Amino acid sequence: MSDIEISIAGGKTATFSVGTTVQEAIKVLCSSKERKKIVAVKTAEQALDVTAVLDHDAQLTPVTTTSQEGLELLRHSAAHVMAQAVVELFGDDVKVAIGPATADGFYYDFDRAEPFTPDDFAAIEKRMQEIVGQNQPFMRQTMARGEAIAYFQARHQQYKVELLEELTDDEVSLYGQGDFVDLCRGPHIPHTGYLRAFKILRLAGAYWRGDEKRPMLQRLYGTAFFEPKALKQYLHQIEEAKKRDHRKLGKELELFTINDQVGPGLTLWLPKGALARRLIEDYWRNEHYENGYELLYTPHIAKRDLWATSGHLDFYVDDMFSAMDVDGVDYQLKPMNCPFHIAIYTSKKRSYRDFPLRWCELGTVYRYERTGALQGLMRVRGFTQDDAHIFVLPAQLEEEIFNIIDLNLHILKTFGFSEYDIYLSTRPEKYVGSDENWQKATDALKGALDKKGLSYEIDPGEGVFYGPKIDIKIKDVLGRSWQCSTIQVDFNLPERFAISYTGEDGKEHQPIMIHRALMGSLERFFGVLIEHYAGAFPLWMAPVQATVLNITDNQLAYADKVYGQLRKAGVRVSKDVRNEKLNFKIREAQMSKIPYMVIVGDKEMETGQVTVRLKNGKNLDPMPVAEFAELISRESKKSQGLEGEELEN
RNA sequence: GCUCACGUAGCUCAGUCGGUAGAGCACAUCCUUGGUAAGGAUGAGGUCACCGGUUCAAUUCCGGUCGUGAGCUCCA
Repeated sequence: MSDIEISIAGGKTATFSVGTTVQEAIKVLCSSKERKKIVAVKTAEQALDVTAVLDHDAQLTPVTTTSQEGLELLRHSAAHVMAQAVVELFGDDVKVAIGPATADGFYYDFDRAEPFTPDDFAAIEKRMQEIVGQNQPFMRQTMARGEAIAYFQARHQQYKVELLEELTDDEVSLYGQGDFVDLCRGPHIPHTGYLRAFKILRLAGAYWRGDEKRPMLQRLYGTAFFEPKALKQYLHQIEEAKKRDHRKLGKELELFTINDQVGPGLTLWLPKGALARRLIEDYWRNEHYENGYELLYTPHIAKRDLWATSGHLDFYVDDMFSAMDVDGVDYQLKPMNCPFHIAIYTSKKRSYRDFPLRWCELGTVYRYERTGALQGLMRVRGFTQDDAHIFVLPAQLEEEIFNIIDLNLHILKTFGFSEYDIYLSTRPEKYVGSDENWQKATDALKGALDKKGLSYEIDPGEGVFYGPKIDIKIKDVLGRSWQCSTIQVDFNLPERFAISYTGEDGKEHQPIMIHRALMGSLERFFGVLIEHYAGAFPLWMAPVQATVLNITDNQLAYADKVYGQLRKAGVRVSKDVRNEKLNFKIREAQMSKIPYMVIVGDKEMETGQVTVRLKNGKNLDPMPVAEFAELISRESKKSQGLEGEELEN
């Protein structure tokens, strides 16, 4: 019998005979403490179960219970255990489909005539617990593909048969624990006992293979961890996220509402939300002005023919509301602002000297979304884009994209977002324009990202029909990512509308157009901001910066005077002069997340001052009203990331 | 659009095994004038989402529609 050399990454090497299992090898190569944490290993070629047999020299990299990979493996195994429990409980009429690990858990899709109910969750969890308690080993076996097809056919598992029929491997692997056998590449945890902390979270429909023409399956979602403490923490985080839900806070803080009578996916901005939005817009306009942009306004509808010329009727019609008849002519609610900006471009003759032309608009667009896709402010049917179209000469393309990225990141930073994932999306299946232009545009986007030193991922085929794009997904304080910013190069619209400029040579040339949105949609961005700040907006965009609270009716007139002075001084101030105790008013102000409370009692009235209570419960020394107004103005600037440290609040 | 769940006062939710409903908060009036996270009393508020069906009787059971939530799909 020949010998093989097995080593552990960063550790010992030893000689074994062929046929040694991973388990046996790591017994020699690792301490018992290390060994306990190993759920699988990786070699240069593949990942292996601990029961795998070694037949040639290899270096083993352990997959441990403390690694992300180990966790994924556990969750994948958890999916198998859940499927096992479901089959054991509900019998053979359950058809199992697929059950992978996801970013924060796992799911398994089942086909069963009866719907699962939340009551079933407890029963399934209980059965899973029993399986876990039995430390059932995950047994791997391989068989010829044909044999596996016959195996699953005999058990009426047509989804497995379908998967197998599409595979090209001659040999496939099956994993079994107890009587439950599943087609699986593996590897898995050594035995079910590793599954110490799991929970079934929810039930949802999911099409077989994501295709709405195929059967709708029942998808059970769950999550699993190696340590019960980690599961508890995860569930706690879900609770925390719920508290930040913009739909809940939007209602509580009176920021926005969506009304059935008006229609789903249509946002009504309440006074406080509208004020916050105006502050955001003002900031946005100022930044754009400073960066060489000009502001446009365009209508909400246009003749349908415009959308034929632009190509939207060919490529975007499913997302558009149907046409409306105006005196026998079809008009169309706009899903995008670009054709209007083109129309503005053509309003006069353009010279190469004019470029780049940077035009921005807070343009409200309407897109048909399926009812099931709507969600709070995150996905709506009418929304305002912080849109811009920049017309450049070909030679200016890359530099202008660089400028856009610069402005983009700067603005995001002011809103408290400095972490993001960047994606470069390339040509999709349905597209317009020449391959050469697509390549040029993609190269320009890449070049700008590289020059800015940003790392990004390529998202193949995810570009828009008219050009490639950069998407910037921001990460909020809970680490969730949100798609907001997008920068898209477009050779197509200039061509379709045959726009041109006169070049240095006196001849007509075609400009390149860049579409871009930074916040994406004001609605969505506002929703993200609400969740990011948990409703406690930074001072510069807080709709109410301070509220005046009197202690007794004795200071009614003084409270009014202070309120008037602050308003005049540009402070966004409210007052609460109701006949209530101070405690009560403070509680309300606190729950409304108002940053500053201005307290006026007899003492303040006598000295013409105010006592300022911070949101964090601390008081500032009494100060004159004018001084407080200055403090607000100063702190407000600081909250935008300008000049120095903010007051702790 | 599809699957499952849900829809009761402005909000958060009880309740009705079929006999047209209740709490807390918010709102109004009154008492209380109280210095840093809920003082008290009284009152007003509901076609129980909408439309049909079954029934002597429907908010409750059944069907449809609309809306919401979790997903699938899609995406700013």
